[in-house]
Amino acid sequence: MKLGQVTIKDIAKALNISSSTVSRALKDYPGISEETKSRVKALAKEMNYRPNAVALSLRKSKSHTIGVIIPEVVHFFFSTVISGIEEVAYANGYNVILCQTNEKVEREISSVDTIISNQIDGLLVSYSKETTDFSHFQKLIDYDYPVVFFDRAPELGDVVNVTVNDFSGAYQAVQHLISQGYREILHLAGPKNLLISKNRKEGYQAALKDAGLEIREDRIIECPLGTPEESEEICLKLFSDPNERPDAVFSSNDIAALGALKAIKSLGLEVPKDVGVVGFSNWQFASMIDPPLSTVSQPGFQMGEKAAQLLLEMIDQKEAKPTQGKEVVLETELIVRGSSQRK
Amino acid sequence: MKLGQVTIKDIAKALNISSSTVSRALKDYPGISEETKSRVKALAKEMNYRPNAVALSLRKSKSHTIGVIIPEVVHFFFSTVISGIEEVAYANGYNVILCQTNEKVEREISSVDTIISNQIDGLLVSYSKETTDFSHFQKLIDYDYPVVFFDRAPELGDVVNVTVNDFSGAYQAVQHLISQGYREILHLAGPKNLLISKNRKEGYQAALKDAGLEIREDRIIECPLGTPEESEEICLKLFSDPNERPDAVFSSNDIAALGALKAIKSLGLEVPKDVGVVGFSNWQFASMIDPPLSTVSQPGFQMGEKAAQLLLEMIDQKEAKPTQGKEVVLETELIVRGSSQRK
DNA sequence: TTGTAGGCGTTATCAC
DNA sequence: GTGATAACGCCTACAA
Repeated sequence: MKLGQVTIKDIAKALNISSSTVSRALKDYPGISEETKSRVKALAKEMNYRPNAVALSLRKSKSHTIGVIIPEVVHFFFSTVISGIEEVAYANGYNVILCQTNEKVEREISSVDTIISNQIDGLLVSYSKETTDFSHFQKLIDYDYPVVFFDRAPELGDVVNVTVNDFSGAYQAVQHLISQGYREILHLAGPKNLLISKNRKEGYQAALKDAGLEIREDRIIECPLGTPEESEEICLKLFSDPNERPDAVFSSNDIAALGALKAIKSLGLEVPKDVGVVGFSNWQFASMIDPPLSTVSQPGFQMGEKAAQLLLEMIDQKEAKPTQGKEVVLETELIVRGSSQRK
Repeated sequence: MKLGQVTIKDIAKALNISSSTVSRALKDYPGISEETKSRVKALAKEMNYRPNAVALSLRKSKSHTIGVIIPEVVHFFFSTVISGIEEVAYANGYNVILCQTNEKVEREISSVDTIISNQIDGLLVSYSKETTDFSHFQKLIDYDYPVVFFDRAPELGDVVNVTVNDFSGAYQAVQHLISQGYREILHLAGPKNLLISKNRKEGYQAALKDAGLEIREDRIIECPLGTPEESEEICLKLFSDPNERPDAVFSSNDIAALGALKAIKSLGLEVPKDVGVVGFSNWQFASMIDPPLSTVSQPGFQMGEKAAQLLLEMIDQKEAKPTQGKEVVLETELIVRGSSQRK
């Protein structure tokens, strides 16, 4: 005997009734005598009956499964998002099928094929860095197939997406530094070609401007690599001249902030007394280093939850009125820790 | 018109032939004229035909999908494993369905149900901390359903599993501490019901024994939670008495090691001068804290790959001779950093 | 070389 | 109240 092989037919045969009666009894359909109902249910339980989800999918063209296309699982932020997706899916009786693209368009395209073939009910996407042509997604959207983009949102019309407010996250971080009395704030910026870098830089500039502080171009340094070594080197130079020294660092990511912290400490400066530091992303290590790093937390879990919720809504409403062109922007949270708390 | 709705029937109708002919033509079955074959293929391409994987699953009772049951996605090690699994699955045309248990048995059990209902071809499992009763897995194994355990392997007979050599990893770590001159080595152990905890503890004990050092039961403290706070508190107590103080810590995981580090530093002791610390897992933060944490690195990606390969083999051989009782043990790598390098 | 007729497990529709 | 039948999309004996 094999696993999960008990079917409605088996129950029907054993009870000498038709399979339709069994089906109805199990589903509490009206018009079935209480007696039959309870006999069927009892036997089903005894035989350890499990409905065959595949047959159901075929019958109803609905698989109760959602797909997730993601660049890399091994990425703290993304795995947090997956976790949020998983929670919502589980709570609603949906399964999650995972497709990792490793930042390759080619795999993205083949994943979309898989999604279609398997009658997956909807799709959550964070597209790859390589992706510039979105036709494989556009095709889905054109057919009103439920798709929600998260984190990386394409510039397509009528697309549902969930992103983070990088501008305001940066703004708050810098505002906080100013409130702590820091005035000469250095910005370690991310790669120029990423939209998030641009938004964070603009948030930084806006906060300075609104506080009536000068915006100096030589206080914005790009860190293309984002390694601690890179920013450590940069900061060693910048902080060694006592006259022209910044008194704070706002970094576009925690890793670069870490390098800055090292450099500052090695120059004999105290954090947060002499120099304040704030990072971005709230990596796990942020709370663990000395001093604990203040940072802007991106709500990855929440992003996953929200994206999944939206998707499930779209799936439910599919026939009715498709949710379209909806953009959800999640707010970041400034987490103040020892590296910037002066008072 | 809806998505992926083109079926074999549609093609058959358009070409005025029977659907079985279409089916055979698409699969290059013998006994189909070249002409029909090419006409069918051309139209299939033009109509963007995609075989319905659900119908195939039902027909063949094979879904080309494997399930992964994992405690937490947001865990550097586990996400690395998933990544390895994904790679192998993708390379072999399999999909991956993900079930996160959040360390709850209850969710584990319901995940197994999902797996069965959905005709998933095989299962990769790392069970939850709560799991002490394995009957939900045993049931599967009894029916020759392909299951491979990874990282956390149950003590059941005839089970296929892929683990890390926790014993030797721990042994090497402690041996290293001893070689650095540490003598009074504290062990922060993991949850008792996990085999990995047991093996690491035994590795610790063996290393002490082989070096002719005393094994003291009061130098082995269980940290069931594994949070930094928990181990910090424990270490604050243990290291405050100068006479009875350990001079090193071997922790069953990096997080607990971190708490130990905090406690030690806050007591004014220097690492690695006064106290040496070695963790386990090589979390990302390990290299970033001060001092950088020595640790035992686990080959997560490789573990995922190996586990997936074994599972696919079992699926293929299912009818023939089931792979059974196979144990693959991967070696760890000791990474020596500042927290234990005294010389 | 092609068509016909089941059947995978389930449920909706009709009939009795 | 219950049963027979068809259908979801595909494959595969068996017929022709």
